[in-house]
Amino acid sequence: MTQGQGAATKRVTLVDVAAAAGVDKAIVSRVVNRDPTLLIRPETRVRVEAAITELGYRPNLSARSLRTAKTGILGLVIPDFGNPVYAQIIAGAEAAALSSGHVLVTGSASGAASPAEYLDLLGNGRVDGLLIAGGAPSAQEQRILDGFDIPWLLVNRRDRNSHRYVILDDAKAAGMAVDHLVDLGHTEIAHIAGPKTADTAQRRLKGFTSAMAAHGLRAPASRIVTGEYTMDGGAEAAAKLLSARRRPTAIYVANVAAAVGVLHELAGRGLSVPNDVSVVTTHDTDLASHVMPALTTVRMPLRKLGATAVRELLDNPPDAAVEQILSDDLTLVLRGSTARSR
Amino acid sequence: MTQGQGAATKRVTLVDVAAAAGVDKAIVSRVVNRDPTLLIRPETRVRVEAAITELGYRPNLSARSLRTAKTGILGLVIPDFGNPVYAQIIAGAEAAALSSGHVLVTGSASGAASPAEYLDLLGNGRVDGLLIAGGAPSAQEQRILDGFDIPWLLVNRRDRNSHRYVILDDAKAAGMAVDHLVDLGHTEIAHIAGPKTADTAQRRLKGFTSAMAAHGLRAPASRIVTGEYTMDGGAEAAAKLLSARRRPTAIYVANVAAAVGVLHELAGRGLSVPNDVSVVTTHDTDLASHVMPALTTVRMPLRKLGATAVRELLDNPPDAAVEQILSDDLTLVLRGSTARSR
DNA sequence: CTGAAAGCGCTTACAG
DNA sequence: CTGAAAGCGCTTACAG
Repeated sequence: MTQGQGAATKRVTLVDVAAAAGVDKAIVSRVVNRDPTLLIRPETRVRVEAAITELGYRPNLSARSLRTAKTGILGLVIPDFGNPVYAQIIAGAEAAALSSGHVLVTGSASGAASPAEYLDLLGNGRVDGLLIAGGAPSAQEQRILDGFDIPWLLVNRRDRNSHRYVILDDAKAAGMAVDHLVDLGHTEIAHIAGPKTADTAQRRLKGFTSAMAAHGLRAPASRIVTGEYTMDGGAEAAAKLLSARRRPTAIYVANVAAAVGVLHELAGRGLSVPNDVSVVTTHDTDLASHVMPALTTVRMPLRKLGATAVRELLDNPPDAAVEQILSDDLTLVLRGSTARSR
Repeated sequence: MTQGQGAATKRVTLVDVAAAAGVDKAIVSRVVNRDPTLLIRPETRVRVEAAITELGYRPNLSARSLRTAKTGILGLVIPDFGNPVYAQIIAGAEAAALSSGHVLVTGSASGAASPAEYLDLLGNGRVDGLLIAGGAPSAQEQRILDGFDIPWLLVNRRDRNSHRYVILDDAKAAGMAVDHLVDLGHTEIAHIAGPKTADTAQRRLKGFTSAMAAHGLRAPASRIVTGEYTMDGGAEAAAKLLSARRRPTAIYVANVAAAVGVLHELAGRGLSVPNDVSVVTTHDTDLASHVMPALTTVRMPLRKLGATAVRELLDNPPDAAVEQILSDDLTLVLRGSTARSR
């Protein structure tokens, strides 16, 4: 089989098709675009369509974009492809984009000099709209966003400066985790929170403390430790937590990757999960179900988050406020990492 | 802070800048593009640059693309964002793309009716080149690729029909894993291979069998089991392998996610790793170092793979053969999942 | 039912 | 050193 990229034959244009079909290029254009107002004799349409397939005509998307000021592309910027949470958000966003006639492309700023540079590169003129997930926008990024004449939306993140975001109800998820531990008889409950810069971490922390209060339980500062949303971050935080004199009997870990690190650290200290310590976390990824012991977790509707973000981006005028908190479809998935307090 | 997307002020064009600076738009264009052949009086250049920043001029990328037949975008298609292996390939590709003046966007066919449809959507006219990772191209996809007038390249995958690919030396990696197990005194060595459709799986399998032969060891069919590149796939394959009368003392698992599933299955059967069974795998992700026990693995230069793919895509004419096998930078990472045979 | 024309915003040879 | 012109390929009102 050949590479099919041989002789650089000149690209077929509307004019070529029009000439072959013996009509004006305007007619061909309207046939290609299925213009419903087009009145055309069936036999003419047949001739045009025959010429299109005959010549293998493919519209020049740059020309179309120049004319219509639309690219048909939606962009999604994420901080890091290594985080499995984004995989599900992307999947939901891609599907929703496609069903609205767009193609969604994803990029991370990892290779760029700065996230701001990357936003600038992708956001200006290459896409019809931009979804931005994770990481807080710096002042510089904010300025760039403000300069865009395309709509954009924060995903899985709220920002005091923006009224355009779609997020999950992280506080509620944290509350469900606490409720579960309390149901199992735990009272000595600790929280490994995400970094202060992460909006999700703040909301889960808030959910944790208010659920504890609702159950009449104390949540002292010594029982709340901060760690990155990574395996190493979780392990470090667990080490800090366990060096205290009184060990908690249960931990709610804000993030699933961190929770895996916590399991690692606990095992390294000879502590058994769930016999010595129960662990519950947020998000249900492959990871959660395949570590030992498998993690009890609050599943979040991440695909739905991605899909909703695309729809809100498309359905709202660029200057409208979009403040969506998805509170449904949170489910506690029971696995081996939590047990009754003894 | 406002959304900055307020009154739809008309977009600033070259003509506007030219008028403000009192020159022709051709001059402005050549200033914007840093045309080295441009002879211009310093004072004129200053005037033009002042007008550019004053008016906030941003070139219309669609118009530029129409004129130059270049978009400045490179595409990467992957089967699935959930696989951490791709995260590293993407990171390498993004960095290389950026340093060559392109922006790389990534998409998966997950939301599309078919991979073919997706290729068509992304590949034709929206990008200057396309990288395709994972999954074998169907006949239909192959036809679409052949119809492209942009260059494309397979990444981490070889195909009998294509002479354009960049891959890692998977056979060598498998050999290194076997060598390690033999060094530890193992002779009863099994292999959990990837699916037959995966080119990497075939090359690792070949590397496994030839390394075994080189050591004078038998590798009977009963000791080679196929499983998907997922945690579940690994667990299932391990179950099959362990139901045989004679248990192997060591297993080389083709894929890191599958290896995690293997650990899970072994633990479920009360077998200790590495005391009862040693496990070694391919790829070094976060996962490998944080499961219990941490996995001994052969680290592959995935970032380099992504970066090399971008450079080969850009540096070669679209119809040239590109057949690169990266054999360097494979390293055995020793962790707790392998031990001397007893 | 179909054709002719304008124009989207840019780059690039060419003229002076 | 700078300007005028052509043209990339398309869509969309408008004329007939």
